[in-house]
Amino acid sequence: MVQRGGVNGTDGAAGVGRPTVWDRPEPPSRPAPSPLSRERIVAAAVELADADGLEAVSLRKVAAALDAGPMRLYRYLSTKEELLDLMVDAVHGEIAAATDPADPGDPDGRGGDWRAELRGCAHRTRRAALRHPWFADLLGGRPQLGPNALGNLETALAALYGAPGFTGIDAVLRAVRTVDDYLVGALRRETAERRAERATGLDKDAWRRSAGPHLSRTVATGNYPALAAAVRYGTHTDPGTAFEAGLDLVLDGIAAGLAPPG
Amino acid sequence: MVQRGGVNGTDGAAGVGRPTVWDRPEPPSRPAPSPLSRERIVAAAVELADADGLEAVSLRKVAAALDAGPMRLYRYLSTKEELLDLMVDAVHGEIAAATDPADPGDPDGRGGDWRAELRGCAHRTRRAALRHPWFADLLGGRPQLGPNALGNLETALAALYGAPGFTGIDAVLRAVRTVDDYLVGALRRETAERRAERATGLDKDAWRRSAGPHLSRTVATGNYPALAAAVRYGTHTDPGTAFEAGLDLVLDGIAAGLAPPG
DNA sequence: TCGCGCTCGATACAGTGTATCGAGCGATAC
DNA sequence: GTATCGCTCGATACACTGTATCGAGCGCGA
Repeated sequence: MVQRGGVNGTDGAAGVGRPTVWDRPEPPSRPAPSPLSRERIVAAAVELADADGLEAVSLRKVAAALDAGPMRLYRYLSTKEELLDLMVDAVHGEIAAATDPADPGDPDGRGGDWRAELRGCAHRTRRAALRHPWFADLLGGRPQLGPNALGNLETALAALYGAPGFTGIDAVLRAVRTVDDYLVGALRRETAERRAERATGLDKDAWRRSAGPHLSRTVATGNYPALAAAVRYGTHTDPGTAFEAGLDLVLDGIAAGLAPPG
Repeated sequence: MVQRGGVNGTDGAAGVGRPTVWDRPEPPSRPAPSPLSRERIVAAAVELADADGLEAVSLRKVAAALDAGPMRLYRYLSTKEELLDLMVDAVHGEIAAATDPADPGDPDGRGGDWRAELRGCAHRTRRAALRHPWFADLLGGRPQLGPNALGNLETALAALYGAPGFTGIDAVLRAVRTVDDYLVGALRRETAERRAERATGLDKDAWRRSAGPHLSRTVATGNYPALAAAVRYGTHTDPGTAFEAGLDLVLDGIAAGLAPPG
C-alpha cells in the first residue's frame, strides 16, 4: 500500500517502499470513541497469543478486543508482519526490564564478568520464551531492529567489549552472534518439545507412549545403533539443565579462543 | 530423497488421536486418472516453495499442480502441517544423500574425525537451507521424527559415539544437540538477512540504505556505544565465513570439555 | 456559510484449511 | 446376470484470513 499523496514527508528511508515500522512515527491519536495506540494494540495481540497461540492472533480478533473494526489498525501498522515485529520487540522490552533487579543469574556473582553477563541475558530470554511460547516461533525469523532488541544487543556487546581477552569488536560480534544463534535454536527446540508433550495429553507418559512407539520401532530396526543407545541409556535431563549445558559448551568455546591474559 | 528403511510395521501409536504421518502407512494407490503418492505431493509442494516461498504452498495449489482437487490430498495427509513435516524430512533426505560422495567438508580430511564429521553435516545442512530458503522457516519449529531426520541424527551421534574423549552417550547427546541448536539459529539468521537484503532491492547497497538509516539514527543517539563500534568498525564478513566461525566456536567448546586422552 | 480535500474505516474480495455428505463404484448374494 | 449393500472419495460449502477500495463524514479555509 502506497501513501495516498505519493511522497511521504520528512522521514528518511530513501528509495522505494514504505519505511519500516521503526522509522515511522506513531500517528497522532485522533479523538476517537476508544483511543488506540501501538502499545494498546500490541498488548492486546500479546494477550491473545499468550492465551491461544500465535495462530489465534488475527487482525480481526485484535481489533475486536479493542472495540474496533479491523481496518482501524492500519493507521498504526501497515501489515500484520509489522504487528508481529512489534510483539517481538515488546518481549525484548520485558527481557531488558528484567535486567534491573540484582539478578546475576550465575553463581560467580562478580560484575564485569562477561560469562555471567551472557548467561544472565540468555536466562532472561529463556524465561521470556517460557512466558510467551509464541516468541520462539518468531525467533530468528526476521532481523530484529526494534529499539528493545537493539538495546539487548547493546547490552550483550557492551559486556564483552573491552573485556580481557577480546581483541576487538570482531571477536565480540562473533561471540555474541554465536550465543544468540544457539539461543534461538535451543529455545525453539525446547518450545517445540513442550508443545509436542502437551499435545499428546498433558503428561509425559502420554508423550512417551505417542512418540515412543515410533522411536521404538525405528530403533528396533537395528539400523540406528547410536540412536538406540541414546534412547535406551541416555539420561532424560530436564529442559533447564539441558539448556544450561549447551550454553556452557558455547561459552567454553568462546573462552577457549580468547587471547591469553598478559 | 533417500528412503532409509521402512519403519511402518503394524501401525502402533496407542491412545487417542490419529497417529503421526510417520506411523501411518501410505494408502494403496487407487487406479485414478493421475496416480498420486506422498512423494509426488511433497515434490510438488517443494517445487512451489522453492519458487515462491512457503506462503505460496497451499493445498489448493499443490493439488492443482497435480491435476487434482484439494481434498484428494487428504487421503495421504491429514493436515497441512503434516505436509510441511514431510517437506522438511524430504530436505533431510537430500542432506543425507549428499553424504555419499567423498565430501569431507573439512581440510583435515581424516575419516573418523568427529570434528570433520560434524562440520560436514553442518555444511550439508547449510547448503540445503540455501537451496530451499523455506527450510529455515520450519527448522526447529516441530520435533523432527521423520526417517531421514532420524537418519541424519544417527549419523551425527554415530560420529561421536565411541570417539576418544566422549565419556558416554550423554556427552554425545549434549554435543550433538548443541551443534544442532546453533545450526538452527545460524541458518535462520542467515536466511532472514538474505531475505531482508533481497527485499530492499536485490543488492547490498539498497539494504544498507534501508536498514542503514534506522541503525544510523539509533547509533547516532549515543546511547549504544558498543553497537556503534560494531556498525562502524566491525568487519563485514561474508555469511559463509561467519557461519563457520560460529560453528568453530561451538566445536571448540565441545573439544574443551572432552576427557583428556589416556 | 459554503465548498473543498483529506482521512478513515465499513464493505468487499480473493484466498485459506478443512468438515460434510451425496454420488459413484466394487464386491457380494441370489 | 442382476440387485443390493457399503464404503470410499472428492466436489461443494463454510468459517475465517489479510488487505484493497472507495463512499461517507469531518475539519479547515475563504
